[in-house]
Amino acid sequence: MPSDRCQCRIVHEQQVEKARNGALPPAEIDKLAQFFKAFADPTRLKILQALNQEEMCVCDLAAFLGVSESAVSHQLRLLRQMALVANRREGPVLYYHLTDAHISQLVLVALDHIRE
Amino acid sequence: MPSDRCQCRIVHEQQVEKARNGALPPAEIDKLAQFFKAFADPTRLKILQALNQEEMCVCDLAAFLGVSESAVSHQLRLLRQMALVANRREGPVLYYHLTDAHISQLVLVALDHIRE
DNA sequence: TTAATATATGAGCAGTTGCTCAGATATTAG
DNA sequence: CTAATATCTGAGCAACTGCTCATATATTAA
Repeated sequence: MPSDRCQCRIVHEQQVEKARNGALPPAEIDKLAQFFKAFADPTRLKILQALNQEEMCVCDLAAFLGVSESAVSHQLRLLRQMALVANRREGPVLYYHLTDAHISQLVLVALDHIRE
Repeated sequence: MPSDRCQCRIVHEQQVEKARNGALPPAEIDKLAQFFKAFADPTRLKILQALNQEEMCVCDLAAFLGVSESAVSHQLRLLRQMALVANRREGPVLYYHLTDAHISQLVLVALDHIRE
């Protein structure tokens, strides 16, 4: 047990207690962090923002982003596993689209923030 | 130049063009990704959520989170550099608080999402 | 001043991430 | 069937991240 966690250094027990009571369950915290991670990379963010306008295939996204199709495909797999995007097959082409309106909402709130 | 970016594979030029027109400036994309990164780690997320309820000192946060004060201090430095938190000194104790209402708003939207 | 408390900071390290490259799979055309 | 197109996938690697540990700084009390 680390010495810097001994009880004598808990200065405000009431505040710690209040934080504990208001805390989200660990499982939800982890899900939230995972969710935010999807938006925490420029490439994924551009993908999500592009798909927010209209569906696109891997090829289009690669051209738009200026990265390899393999890189796009890897990121799309992540986003698929998080159920943030889904695809629709038309012959050999897979068209990707967003699955949830919260996605654009989240970007809008964040934009409000960074624009002050 | 990678072979998988040759022009012949841009299937839908109109869609790529539309994505380009609707795209956010690169600087804004990077800022957004950086902003979301703050929320993309369970420890930081717990800190932000705790501070959303009331101000707390490093010591309290360490006790609440069950991690070392050093770890908390490092994360608080990041959040300070991003201007998401600020502190108020009272003697030797630094009380940290959130600087922006967008923070709790963002968490609420994300919660809506993960709870379906 | 010295000692104690509260926090900050730099170095270092294990784990994670985002890419590239090579190859696999899926669909369609011939 | 084979060839071509579109996408997926695993391995591997450099860069980044979040922690620990030791040490430094800041404030207060004696």
